Amino acid sequence: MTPANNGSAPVVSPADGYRRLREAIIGGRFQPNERLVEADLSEAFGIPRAVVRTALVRLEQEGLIEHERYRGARVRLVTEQEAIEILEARAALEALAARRAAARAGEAEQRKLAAILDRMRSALAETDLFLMSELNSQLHAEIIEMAGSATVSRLVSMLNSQIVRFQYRTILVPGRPESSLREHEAIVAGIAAHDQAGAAAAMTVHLSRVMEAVSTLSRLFGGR
Amino acid sequence: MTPANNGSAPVVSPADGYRRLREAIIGGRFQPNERLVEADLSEAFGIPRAVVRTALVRLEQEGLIEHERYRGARVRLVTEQEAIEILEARAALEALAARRAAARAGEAEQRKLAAILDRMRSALAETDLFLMSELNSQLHAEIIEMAGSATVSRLVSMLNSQIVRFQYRTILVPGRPESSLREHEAIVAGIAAHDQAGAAAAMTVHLSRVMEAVSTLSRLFGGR
DNA sequence: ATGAGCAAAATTGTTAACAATCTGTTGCAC
DNA sequence: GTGCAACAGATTGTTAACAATTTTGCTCAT
Repeated sequence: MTPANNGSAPVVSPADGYRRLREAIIGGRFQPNERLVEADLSEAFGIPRAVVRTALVRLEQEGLIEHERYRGARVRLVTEQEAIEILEARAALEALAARRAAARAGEAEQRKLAAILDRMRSALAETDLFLMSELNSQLHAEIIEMAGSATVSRLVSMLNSQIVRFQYRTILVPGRPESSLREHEAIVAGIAAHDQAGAAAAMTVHLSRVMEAVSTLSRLFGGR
Repeated sequence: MTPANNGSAPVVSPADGYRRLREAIIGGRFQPNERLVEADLSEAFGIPRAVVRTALVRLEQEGLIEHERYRGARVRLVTEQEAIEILEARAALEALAARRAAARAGEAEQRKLAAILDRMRSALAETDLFLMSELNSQLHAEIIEMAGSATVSRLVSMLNSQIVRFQYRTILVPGRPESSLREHEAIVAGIAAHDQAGAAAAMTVHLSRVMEAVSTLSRLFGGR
C-alpha cells in the first residue's frame, strides 16, 4: 500500500518533480536557450532544490537540456537540421515498430487502430486540426505499444520529446492533413494485412513526408 | 585554462565519477542484479556520495541500472530476449547510419574502413579472436562517425552499453569469425560504392546474424 | 567613451548531519 | 515449530549551511 499524501503539505514525490519539469519544457513553457535557475525552478514548482537538481540531471541525459559546470542548465535549442536528423532516427525505429506490430497484431488492437482512423476522418471533415494532431500521436503510440518493445518505446519517446515543438505545427502545411490521413491509412492497412515490409515501408514514407513538412514550415515561417 | 589537478588529493571531476562507474558496470565488474550501495561505491571509487548519487541517476536514465525508492540501485539484468530486442533497435539505427555513411563517404574515410578490414583479415588468419572483436567495434564506430548524426551516435552507444556482455562472446560461435568478416566486407563495399540501400541492407543482414549468434550462444552455454 | 581590473552578487557544487524507509532479527504467543 | 510484532541496523532521501565558480556592475586610468 502506497502511503499516499495524507492531506497536509503539498508533498512532491521525486519522480514527480522530474515529470513536471519535463512537461513544462516539452510544453514549451520556456524559451529555447532559456536559463533554468535551480532556485527559481524550486520556488516556481514548489519542489526542493535537490529534487530540481536530480531532475535536471535526468533531463540532460535525455537531451532536453544542456548543462555546463558552474554555469547551470539551459533548454536545449534544437535546430531545424537537428530536428530532421532526429526524425530520421525516429523513422528507423518506428518502421521497426510497424514491422513488429504487423507481425503481432491481434483483433482487439486492429479495432483500436481502425477506430482512431475513423476519428481522424471526422476530425478532418470538421477541419479540427488540433484533434488531428492529437489523434496522430495516439495512432503512433498505439502502434509502438503493439510492437511490444520496451526499448523502442523508450527511445522513441526520448526522441519525440525533443521535437514536439516542430512537429505539432506540421499539420498547418497546406494539404498536409489530407496526406497525413492517407499515409496513416496505408500504415494501418499494412498492419492489418500482417504485411511487415509493407507496414514498415508505409511508416518510412509517412515520416519522410513529415520531414518535408518540417522543412516547408521553417521555410514559410522562418523557424519561428 | 582548465585548473587541472595541481597535485594534492585525488580530486575527481563529477562527470568523471559517472564515466568510471559506467565503465565498471559495462566492463562486468558487478554481477547482474548486484546491489549498488552508495556508501560502498563512494569508498571503492574514492568519490563523494553525492557524486555517486547523480551518477546513479544518469545510469538509470541510460538503462544500465534499476532504482527503487529507498531500496537503492541494482545492475539491470538484461535477458537474452531483451538483448535481441535491443539488437533489433540497434540494427534499425545502424542501417540508417550505413545509409548515411554511403551517402557521405569521402576518400579518407573509405581508406580507414579498408584498413580496418585488412587488419580484420590478418586477425582472422591468426585466429586472434580478441582483436577481431575489437576491430569489429572499431568498424561500427567508424561507420557511425561517418554518418555524422549525433542522435544516432548517442542512441547506439546507449544500446551498446546494455548488451556488450552478450556481444563480445558471439565471436566464439563456430564459423562466426569468418561469416562476420564477409558481412563486414559487404557493408564496406556498399559504402564504398555509395550504394545507400545496399549498405543499409548489408548492415541489417549483419546484425541479424549477430542476433542469431547470441541465440546460439545462450543455447550452448545456457545464458552464462 | 573604452576597456582593464576588481569587488559584490548570483548561482552552482559539495559536504555533513539528520530524517525516512526498508530489511533482517529477535522474542513471544500459540 | 510457526507466525507475528517490535526492534535494531543498514541504507537511502532530504535539508541547510558552506565552498567554489561564474557573472555582473562599478571604478578608474587612458
